[in-house]
Amino acid sequence: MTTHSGVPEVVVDRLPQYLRALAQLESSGIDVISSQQLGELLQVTPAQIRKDLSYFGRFGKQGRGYSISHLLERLRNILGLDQTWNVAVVGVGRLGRSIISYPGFEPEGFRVVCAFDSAPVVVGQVAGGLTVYNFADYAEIAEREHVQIAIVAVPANVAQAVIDDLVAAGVKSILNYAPKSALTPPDVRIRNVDPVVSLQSMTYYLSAV
Amino acid sequence: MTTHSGVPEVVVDRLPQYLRALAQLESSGIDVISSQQLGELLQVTPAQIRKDLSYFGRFGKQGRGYSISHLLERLRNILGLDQTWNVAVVGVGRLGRSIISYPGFEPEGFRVVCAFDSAPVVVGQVAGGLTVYNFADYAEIAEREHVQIAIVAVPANVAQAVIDDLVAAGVKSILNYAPKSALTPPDVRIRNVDPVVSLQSMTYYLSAV
DNA sequence: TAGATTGTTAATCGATTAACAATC
DNA sequence: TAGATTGTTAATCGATTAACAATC
Repeated sequence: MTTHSGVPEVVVDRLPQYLRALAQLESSGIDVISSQQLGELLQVTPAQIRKDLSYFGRFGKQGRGYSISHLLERLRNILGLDQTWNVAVVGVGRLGRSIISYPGFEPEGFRVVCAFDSAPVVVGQVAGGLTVYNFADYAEIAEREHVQIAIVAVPANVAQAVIDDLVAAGVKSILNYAPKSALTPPDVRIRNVDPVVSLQSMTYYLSAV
Repeated sequence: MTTHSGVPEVVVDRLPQYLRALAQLESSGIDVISSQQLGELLQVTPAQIRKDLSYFGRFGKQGRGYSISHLLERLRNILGLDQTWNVAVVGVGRLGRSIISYPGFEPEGFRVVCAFDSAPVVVGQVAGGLTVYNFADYAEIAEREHVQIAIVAVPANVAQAVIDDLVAAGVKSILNYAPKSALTPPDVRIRNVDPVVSLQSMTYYLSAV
């Protein structure tokens, strides 16, 4: 549909923040907000908000601001959040099980529809209501289940191999919980979720004094 | 000790990546690496690696590259990772329990030493070997236990209030798992760990086609 | 010494912000 | 209409990269 070539990634990454703040404002009964007010709430400049939104269209009214419900609808549409996304979890250890059972995905339109592991003792088990499949069968099952996003929760030492397999199976979006930043081709999106890395840069500032 | 004013935050945030890659190289028996080689591994330019490191000193040898063990030691020292950090987990629900039991913190020098909740049914319980304290007593107990970092795992609707209390108690580093970006004073470091936000920007690229 | 690679400066690139005409 | 705020351009700021003298 739209070509996304023109929009900086840093702008796309801010849209979910706007979305979340607007959703909260809507639920507290507010109808309209200016870039000034939203900027105060999110601690960014009003100019940045207006510029970011201008990559996608003209959603405001001069002299008035933005209709929250209208802007929410447009942002959801832009981000592709007006549909449900099917997610596969790869790696059903302690962390994988937490992810499968995490209640925060479903309300936002991300549905964990299948789980994979390579260990024979784990394959066939039931975790969070899902039967665990053999990762060797990933491509076939993921296609059948219309999986669009893979969440990787395997040990660091096999992360790259697993991610290579996922890429080979055609996966274009990966959320990586493994403590290892993996290499992927440019058309594959990978985001790392790693609490230790976040802590490791904060300690820099703690050590300062 | 050092004043950190001159170093861009984006540089500090890359150091843990270098650290991780170097640690892996060391464990595979490699002694020396050039910025060129490390850049290929991490998919960044060699110039960026050299420039980043130059903010902190001169760690390489012309014509040769960087001694991995020496660079590791220096990076650990710069980031404050040559000591153990005591961590408190606030919010002992499903997610908080996962965090307390997560085995990835301890080997990296982050020790979860206490846990807090506000619900009377949870206070006094044992979770992952830790007795859950009343969050009302945070300041006193955190001081006694020498806590330097707080991990927040409470529902979105109380996240800001909890974080305000932590800031009032003198916490300077917060890892926030709540699905809500909270406001903090400039001297308080907060990092958000939110898988849903990561997914919500990836779907933008999936929707493209 | 010859070859390689650093550390650093200067050039480039891209993102943020300020300013303001357009307009609700 | 008068006041407010957008959308957008131009200016500023900061980060990345290229280039190369210094030197191991």
